[in-house]
Amino acid sequence: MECLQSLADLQFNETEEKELAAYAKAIGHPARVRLLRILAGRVCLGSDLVGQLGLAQSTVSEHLRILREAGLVHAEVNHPKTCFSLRPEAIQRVQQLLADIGGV
Amino acid sequence: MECLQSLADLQFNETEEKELAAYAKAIGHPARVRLLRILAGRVCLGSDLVGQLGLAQSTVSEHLRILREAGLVHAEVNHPKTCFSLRPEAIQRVQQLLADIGGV
DNA sequence: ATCGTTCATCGTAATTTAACGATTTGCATG
DNA sequence: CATGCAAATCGTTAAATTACGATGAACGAT
Repeated sequence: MECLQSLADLQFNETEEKELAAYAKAIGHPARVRLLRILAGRVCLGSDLVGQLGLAQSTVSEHLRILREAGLVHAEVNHPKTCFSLRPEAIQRVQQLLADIGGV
Repeated sequence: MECLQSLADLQFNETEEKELAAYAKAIGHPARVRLLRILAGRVCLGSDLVGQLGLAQSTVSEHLRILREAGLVHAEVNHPKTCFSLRPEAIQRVQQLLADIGGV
């Protein structure tokens, strides 16, 4: 039974591979998915987010940091509050990278 | 400055949150993204995949296990070889879950 | 100048992940 | 029945992740 096609034409885009992996890694935790979903509807929440997650403030802050560093979320400081918002372009970029694999 | 919208109407779908998180976690490693991209074009490779990744056979096997358990990849055993293939439905499912957040 | 609020950071412990070499499994064939 | 091959599993180590409480920093208001 023949399984293999030629691998000769294979070429990698390591940058994009890392890009998608980094996005996916950031999304890959239920608490962070919930944060993204909350921020999907309403722009700019303070840390009422803490209340919504049932996790310690420091833990939520850490999750938000990860999302921010991945570029999925934007933070705008208005002391002493900070408004977080989704960056839909980032989500769309992930979708595009997925489309290159096998999506629609 | 007003930042907060009402959180009253917020309701979570924990199942979907975990589902997306699990998919994303599986995708969230450069080696696994590369595996998915290889399998995107050509169906059913043995572990020539090992050669393409520059990682030990056991390591690649582990990455493939993670992708399989996440439902992103299908494995068909033909002793002593195993043919791996992408499950595009899974990728599309991820895209759909992302669309619910902020994608297109 | 102090206080209070909000968020970030630190220090730490427990768990998980990643990677490897070595070993095992399962079948097909000599 | 013994060999061989591809893939999975095992055992281990190092590193990263998650979570928490405690502490720190920044600024507005009292």
